[in-house]
Amino acid sequence: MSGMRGTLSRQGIVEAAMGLLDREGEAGFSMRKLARELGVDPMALYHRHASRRALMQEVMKALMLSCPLPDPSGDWRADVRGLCQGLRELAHRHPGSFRAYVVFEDWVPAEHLLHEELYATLLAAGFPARDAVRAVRLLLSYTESFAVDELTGWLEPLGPRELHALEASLAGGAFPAIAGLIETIASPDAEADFAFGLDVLLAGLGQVPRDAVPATGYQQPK
Amino acid sequence: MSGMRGTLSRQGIVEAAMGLLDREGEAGFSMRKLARELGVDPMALYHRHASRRALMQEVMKALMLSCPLPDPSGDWRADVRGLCQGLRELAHRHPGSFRAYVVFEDWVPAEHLLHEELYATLLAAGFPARDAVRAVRLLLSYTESFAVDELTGWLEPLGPRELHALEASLAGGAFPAIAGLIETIASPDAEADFAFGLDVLLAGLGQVPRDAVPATGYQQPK
DNA sequence: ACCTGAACACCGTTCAAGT
DNA sequence: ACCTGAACACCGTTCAAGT
Repeated sequence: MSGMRGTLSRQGIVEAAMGLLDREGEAGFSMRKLARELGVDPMALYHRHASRRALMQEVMKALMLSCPLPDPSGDWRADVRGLCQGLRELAHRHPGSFRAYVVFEDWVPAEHLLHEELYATLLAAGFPARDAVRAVRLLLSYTESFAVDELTGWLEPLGPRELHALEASLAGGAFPAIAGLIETIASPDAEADFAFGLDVLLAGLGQVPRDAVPATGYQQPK
Repeated sequence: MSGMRGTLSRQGIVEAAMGLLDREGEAGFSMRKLARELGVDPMALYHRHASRRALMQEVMKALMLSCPLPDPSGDWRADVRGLCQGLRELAHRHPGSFRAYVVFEDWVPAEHLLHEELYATLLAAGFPARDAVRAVRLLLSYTESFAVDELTGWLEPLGPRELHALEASLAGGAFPAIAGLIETIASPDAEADFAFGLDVLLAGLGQVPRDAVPATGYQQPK
C-alpha cells in the first residue's frame, strides 16, 4: 500500500488504519498519522472516506467480517461458548481496533454475521424471542467486557508495584473484604476466569426463562 | 465557582469538570472549554491538577464516592441487586462521567466502596474467594455494559428511521434469525431487560460455585 | 503563591488550487 | 479524477513572565 504510486485503494486505507489502530491504540491513531504512514497528504484520505468516523465504520466492518465463526456442533452450549471464544480471539488479534469497536457508538451491518449465529443457536435451542435477544446482549457484553479487560491488562497477575499500590489504597482497614481477597485479586487466570463467566451465564440462561410464558409455547432448553 | 474571584478550589474544578462531562460527553470535554466556563485561563487549571488525566481521576473519584450503596438486608441476592441498581442509577445521574469512567483505563481507590460491599455480601453468602472475585467482575461488567448501552440509546424502542435502517441491512435474506426477531429487537424494555440479566447472573452464580473446589481453582461443572 | 499569555506540536476538516 | 497545501478552529501542555 505504502509504496503504490498514486493509488490509494479504499481497502488499502482501511487495512492500514486497522494496523495503526492495533499498534498504537485509539489515542495514538489520527488521520494525519495514517496519511504519513501511507506517504500521502492527509487530505488524500478524505477522497476515499468522508470522515474519520466513516473510516472507523469501515474498520469496524473489516473487523467484524474477520470474526471467527465456528461451525455449529449441535450442542447449543458448546456453540455459544465457541462463538464467544471466537469474539475473544478477535480481540486478541486486533486489540486496538477491538477496543475502538466496543467504545464506538455506531453499529455496523457486519455485526449481523456473529449475531445471526448466536440468535439461530438460541432459537434452535428453544429460547423464546425475547429471551434470545436478551441472552445475546448478555453474552456479547460479557465477552466484550472481558476481552477489553484482558487488553487493558486487568487479567494479568499484579506486579509488585501494582500490588503495593493496591495494598496502600487499603490502609486504614476500611475494606476488610477486599483486604482478605488481595491474593486472589492479584492472581487472576484469564482462561479459567473467562470459562467461569460463560458457565455462570449458561447455567443461568438454562434456569431463568422457565417462568416466561411466551405466545409460541416455550420449552425449557435442557 | 464561575464568579468567585481568583479562587479556583480543587473541588470546584472537579465539580465543574463533572458537569461539563455530563452535559457534553467525553468528546465535548476539553480543558480549554472547562477553563472558559470557569472564566479563567486554561493554564490556571494546571495549577490544581497536573494534567487532564489527573483531573479525570479526580472526577472518577467524585463519581464513585457518590455511588448509592443501599444498606444490607440480609438477603444476599437482594443486596447484590440493590448494589447493581445503585451503580446503574449513578450512570443515569452522571451519563458523561459514567461513560468516561467505564472507558477509563486507570482505577481509582474510591471504587473500593462499592467493591467492598459486593465482596462482603458474596463472602457472607458463602462464596469461596476465587468465585467471589469472579462474580464481582461479572456483576460489575454486566451492570456497566448495560448502563452504557442505555446511555447510548440502545435500550430505547427503535424509531421509524432506525427500524428502516435495520431492515435495509437485512435485505437479501442472509440473516433469517435476526429478521424473525426484528420486532423484539425494536422494542426493548430497559427495566425488564436489566432485571432479566441480573436474574440470569444470580441463578447462574447459585449453581456454578457449588461444584467448584475453592482451594485449587475452578473445575467446570457438568 | 497564583494566574496569564505566548508558543509548540498536535488534531479533523474545508476549500481553492494544482495536475 | 485525483491529489496537494494553505488555512481554520480546535487540542493538551510547557515555559517564561507577570501580579
